Amino acid sequence: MSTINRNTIHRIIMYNRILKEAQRNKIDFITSKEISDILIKNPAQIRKDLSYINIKGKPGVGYNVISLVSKLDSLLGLNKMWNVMLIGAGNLGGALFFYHGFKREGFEFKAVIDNDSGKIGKKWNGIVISSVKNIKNKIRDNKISIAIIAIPRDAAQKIVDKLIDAGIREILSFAPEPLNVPAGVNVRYVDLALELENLSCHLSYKK
Amino acid sequence: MSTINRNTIHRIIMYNRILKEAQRNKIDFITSKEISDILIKNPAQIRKDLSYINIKGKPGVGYNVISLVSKLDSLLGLNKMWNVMLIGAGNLGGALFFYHGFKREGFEFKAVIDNDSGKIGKKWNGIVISSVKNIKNKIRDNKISIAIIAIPRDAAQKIVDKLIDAGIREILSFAPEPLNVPAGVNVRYVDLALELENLSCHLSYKK
DNA sequence: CCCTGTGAATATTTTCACAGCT
DNA sequence: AGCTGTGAAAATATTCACAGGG
Repeated sequence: MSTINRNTIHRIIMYNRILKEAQRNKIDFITSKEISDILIKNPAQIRKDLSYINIKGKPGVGYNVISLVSKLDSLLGLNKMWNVMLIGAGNLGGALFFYHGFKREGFEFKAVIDNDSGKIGKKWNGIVISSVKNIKNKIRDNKISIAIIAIPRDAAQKIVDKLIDAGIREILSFAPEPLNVPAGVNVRYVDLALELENLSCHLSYKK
Repeated sequence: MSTINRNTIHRIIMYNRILKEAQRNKIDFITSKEISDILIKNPAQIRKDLSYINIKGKPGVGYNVISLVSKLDSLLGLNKMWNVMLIGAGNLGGALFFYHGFKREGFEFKAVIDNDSGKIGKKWNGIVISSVKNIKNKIRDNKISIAIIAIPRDAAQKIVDKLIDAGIREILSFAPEPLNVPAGVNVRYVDLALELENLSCHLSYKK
């Protein structure tokens, strides 16, 4: 077992999905080759990734699907529910809030924050949209461990400071600016403009 | 000038944003060190990235901001408008459609497709939501070059086949399954569940 | 003197290839 | 025979370090 690779978690999430599909199809064992064929990867990579996290297969047979799913679920934290706070009840926030996929994976919105007085007090699926000044209470009362920032620009950093002060350590941000956070706080970014710019870059190349 | 790096485009998009900020602040020249301080990167990386695309700075001074922005805009295809088709007029599709940031960067929605008869015929900002069977015509008539797939699961691959048949080569997909596309077609994925799973993985680790 | 441009060195990630278990 | 587990090799990516230009 050597050191864990920066991209390994990303791939393990993909393996986990493939394995759940296999489980639905009542497949007992799966080989690294079968996984790699789906992902168009090198099978040695899959074996190495799994060895990083101390998972053993059966030589000549492959990996036991049920056991592997359960180990990966536990590694990825998918065997419990996580309470999520949404910051920003705009179009994007609404799309995230009402997207059904999250709850199935173990992520449940328990609080919604917005600074628009026209929205504060309204309810989404029974959850009252609250003002920014309630962040700390809401996080405590709802045992929030993940915050999603879906505010377009400007105020992101100020909100993040409040979140961190209230004990949040995991943030998913849709704001394009890099956020300043202390060590131990994990931020992931979804940058929609960046994705489109990647595409237009390709288009420009060709001309 | 050596070969271009897989991550270079991603970084160049970030440089471009920093440079535009500098331009707004009327800064004439910027050094690799100044850029790297903002991104917390190695300055040699910035110089190397820029050299990959044949950009020259002035020794002792840095890079001319205006000239650099213009070169990067042109490389990234941000100096023209691109017509975009949205597939899926649900919550997420709506959030993307009504997000103002895209048009500013040169991406304009010109067609919206959905298969829900309750939505077909309705207008969003003057654009009529059309049935899937109009995809090919809409792409031709509106000179669409980028498609955004915002349908939750299932039908993504079928739609992609139609898009490719109609000449689309650049796709941004919010559907979590890997899409099967021929060489020359560029697909980027935004996988929201994957981002959350990354966060919950961190949370699990610690326990 | 300060910063660029870039070969060379280092670090990281992926792939190969094969011994060993079932 | 077939597939795992893993050192070793190869490929990629990043950083160093310094010659040379303004």
